[in-house]
Amino acid sequence: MNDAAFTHGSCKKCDTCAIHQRSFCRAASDEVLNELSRISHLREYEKGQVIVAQGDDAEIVGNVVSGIVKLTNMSMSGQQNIVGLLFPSDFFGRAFSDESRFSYEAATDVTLCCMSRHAFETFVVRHPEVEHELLLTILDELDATREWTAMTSCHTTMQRVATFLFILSRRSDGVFCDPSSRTRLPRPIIALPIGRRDIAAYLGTTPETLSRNIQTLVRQNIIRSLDTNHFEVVDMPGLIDRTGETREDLESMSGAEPLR
Amino acid sequence: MNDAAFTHGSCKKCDTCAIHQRSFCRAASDEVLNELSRISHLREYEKGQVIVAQGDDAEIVGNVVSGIVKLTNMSMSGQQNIVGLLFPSDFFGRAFSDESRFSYEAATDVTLCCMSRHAFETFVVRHPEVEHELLLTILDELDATREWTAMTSCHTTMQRVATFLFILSRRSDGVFCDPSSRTRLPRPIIALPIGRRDIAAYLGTTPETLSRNIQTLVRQNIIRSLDTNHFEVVDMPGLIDRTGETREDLESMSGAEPLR
DNA sequence: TATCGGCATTGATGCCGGTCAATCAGCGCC
DNA sequence: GGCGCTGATTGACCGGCATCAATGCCGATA
Repeated sequence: MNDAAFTHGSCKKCDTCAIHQRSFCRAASDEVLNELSRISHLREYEKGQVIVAQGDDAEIVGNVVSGIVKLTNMSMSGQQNIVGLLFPSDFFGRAFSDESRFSYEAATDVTLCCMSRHAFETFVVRHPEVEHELLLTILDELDATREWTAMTSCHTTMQRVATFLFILSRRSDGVFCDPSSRTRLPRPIIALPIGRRDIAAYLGTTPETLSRNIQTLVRQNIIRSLDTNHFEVVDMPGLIDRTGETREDLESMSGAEPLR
Repeated sequence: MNDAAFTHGSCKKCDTCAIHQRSFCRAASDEVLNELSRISHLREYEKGQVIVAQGDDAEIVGNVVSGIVKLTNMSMSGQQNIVGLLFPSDFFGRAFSDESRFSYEAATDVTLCCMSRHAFETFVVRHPEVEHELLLTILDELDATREWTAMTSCHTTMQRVATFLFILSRRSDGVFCDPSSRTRLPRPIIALPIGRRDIAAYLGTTPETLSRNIQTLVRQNIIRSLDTNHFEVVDMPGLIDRTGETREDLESMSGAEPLR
């Protein structure tokens, strides 16, 4: 590799990294970043591959560069519960613990910036400014996880589905838009990043019920189907209303437009 | 205050603090602890009082010393969801953020070790060893939150109720036992720390359904009612069966920082 | 003690949503 | 094109749970 083009010790890999400015790495100076890049390497995983298994030593940690990683908790009854989804720039793996309490699995094809957990831990302790940024990242993840918790404790499935779609419509701006589309559509696009089965598991329901709720929103002109995995938000206030259904909403739904 | 009795710079307040060894403060040396104690103070809140409101500046952070604090999320439609419960030695408040995404409210009468968020932030950045311990605490909270998400996502109400009771039976040992009771009963005691309404909201159900499930367990001789808020576990294996989880899962869950 | 208000329990009823099953749509492959 | 496979949708059924309502229980207050 020709590092001559990068002066001041700036890191070649990280300079072109799409998520550098959004990950904890941004706290590292050029010199420190170079050190960090020496213990990290990009790695591809195919959809379905297990990155870290539950109960493992969790020897790998790092950043999601592209794709979606799902956190799952396998219960002994064979049921796989999805605990969270990790998007690009999210930190994955369990630092400072001998064993991961969850599995990390590629929900789509993913690219990860991987580090040995041990090397990462010693590195981070020697660079408090990076550890500080990592703390900020983890605090954000904690907030996000609690927001998902709030979502899943909603009583009706429709609330959870609407909330899920709403949040995705917010995240889709930069990350999910098809790069080949040269104009940005005026209305928010919902790009479902994973299959119905995974979404349903994440929302604590079944693919059938999920499908029914989505189709209900389509019939009510809240969203419009582009293809199987893409929807356009036609009526954002309506979608927001569905995230917290009132009694009137339920009655108008079952009354005017009974489930057929 | 007479600090003469405490040599080597040891901190008067913290030496007698019931949760010192379990909180992030344990990483602080005597000298640093003294500094920390200068920016912290104990404060009492009555049941129902709001400690930090959602969207607030979140000017206060600190440790729960005694009592239960509930985290609530007001949804866009105005519905209030319980996102987590904080027990003694848990960290509360949102450090390093200008605004709290959740409300912190006293679920019982509580004692908090409060610090100005700003003072805490500058203190922690100047003491990386304390910030490191804080990071470990937050990572544990993240795990616990995700485990709770797994619990609530795809279980029947009975399983959630049984899991909740089981975890409480583990925590009741030291923290919740009435200090006036002079003998420890041989069988585990479940002390419900908060009212039925809050528990039901936390479990994603209603007080009525919660009550029915508890009474079912009583009728099946799994637990025995002592008074409204105290139960005795008669048949622990039976209770574990109702959770639908394996014993190992539950053991790991009721470990260091369970149940949020 | 009598009254009141908050909370827990119990009962009756309707409906949401899980389950099982069939159908449909998309895709790769020969 | 025919075929099989996977995943999404739609339908029928019914059990579990939310809802509404009534009752019981306890503590507070005068």
